[in-house]
Amino acid sequence: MGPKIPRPRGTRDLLPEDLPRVRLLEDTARRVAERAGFGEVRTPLFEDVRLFARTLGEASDVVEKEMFAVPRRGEAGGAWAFRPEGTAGAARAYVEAGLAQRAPFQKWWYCGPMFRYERPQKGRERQFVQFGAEVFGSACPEVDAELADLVLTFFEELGLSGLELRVNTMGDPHDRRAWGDALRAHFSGRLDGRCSDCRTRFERNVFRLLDCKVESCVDANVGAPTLDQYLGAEARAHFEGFLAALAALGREPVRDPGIVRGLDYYTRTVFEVHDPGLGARSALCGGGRYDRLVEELGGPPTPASGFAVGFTPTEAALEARGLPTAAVLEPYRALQRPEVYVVAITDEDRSAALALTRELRRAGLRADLDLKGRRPKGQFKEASRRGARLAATLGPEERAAGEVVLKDLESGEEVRVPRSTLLDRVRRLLGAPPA
RNA sequence: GUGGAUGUAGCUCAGCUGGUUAGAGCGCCAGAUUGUGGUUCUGGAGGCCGGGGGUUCGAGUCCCCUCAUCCACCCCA
Repeated sequence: MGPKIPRPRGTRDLLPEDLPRVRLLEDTARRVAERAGFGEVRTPLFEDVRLFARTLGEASDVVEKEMFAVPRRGEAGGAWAFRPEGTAGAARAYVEAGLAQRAPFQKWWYCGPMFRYERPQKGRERQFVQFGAEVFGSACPEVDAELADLVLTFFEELGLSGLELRVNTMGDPHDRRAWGDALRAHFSGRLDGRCSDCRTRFERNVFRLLDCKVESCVDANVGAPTLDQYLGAEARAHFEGFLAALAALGREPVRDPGIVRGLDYYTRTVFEVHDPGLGARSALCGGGRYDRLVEELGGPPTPASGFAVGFTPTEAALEARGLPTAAVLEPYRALQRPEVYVVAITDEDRSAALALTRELRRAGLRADLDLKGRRPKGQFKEASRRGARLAATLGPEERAAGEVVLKDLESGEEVRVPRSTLLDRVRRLLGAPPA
């Protein structure tokens, strides 16, 4: 044996036994999104690193340290990066396809792996799956409400209750700038009592001072200017429209001024969905409006809005509630069980058993057989363990007579049937309509 | 990047203050008279005790280093 090669840090292998749970999440996402008129998009798992550098900020930690980058070959230089999120790629594809000119209004959804090079911990992996949706081409606040409602519906259909929708507005760029200036003016003479992180944040991103968790800093934030004081009339009306639309949908959001996205391209609406039961890392979903992103990526000015759900925290929230239930997973598990298990009595029957198995499969049934040379007893044992409904036995006598012995593995009843009527008989025993 | 905890069979774990050939349960494989499963019984395979170094007559057990995992911080698209 050669030395073992470990799996990459922060990743996991999803084995057949894990897949029912994963597929439930994926199918729920697909169902909810397609029902609401969203079309699926699949963009590359890697992009030019500049795409993310431009959308997330050149000098940010994110780009410098947390991106999976791969040097590009050739003289062009530069690097590829595994996508850390889905929005940038979707917006890039939107621009590249020229949709802003030929069909500007688009509703998209996606679900797939994302990557970030960070030290793994609870609810945080280097490769993880996100479900997201983006709407391009409309500035209406109803879009934001539809998106928030969509993601809440996704959670509800998984059985998650008691989740909290937290909303806020970032205002328009002009409002943000005015507020940022006011914050810098406010804090410039008051950095003495702050933690070292806050002093760095003051230079890089003043807004981050507001959600510092150090106790003395929290106290020092009292009396700082609020965005509300600088919010323009249009942004204010937009936020009110968002809240009104949510109310019409029966949603009761919590106003949370603490949601302050550091990225420049966010505008107006921001929201998060939290599971209060999860403690510190309670965010399951983040979303908001990014009216400047498409333009930033070389397209015409195009309003846009979206959200992304992390499957990892969603799974944690489900697990905390004992979900999903066995009943919900049953349809997925059933797909992993053969309907018919074919048993060969002697070695001379094995090739005929293989042919019979294929015949059943071609008829659309899940059929399997022993490929380990087990004796009949072992084959029946395997049939039970695999959860097969029926066993189809083929021995010298049956072959000579052109028959098969069908056994219902639950009741133990056996019937001898001619090959010609086998399929109908199997379907009847399985409770399916005869073809 | 910083700190803490943990690494013994495929999985969950025992191994008392260092002492002979390292154990259990589950799982896996096989048998219980030769063409019939789920239960039971019996047997079997499977461990360089994460890796390296040190202390000792002797190390799974003590010390150091290293790697990995988990947790927290940082950061969060």
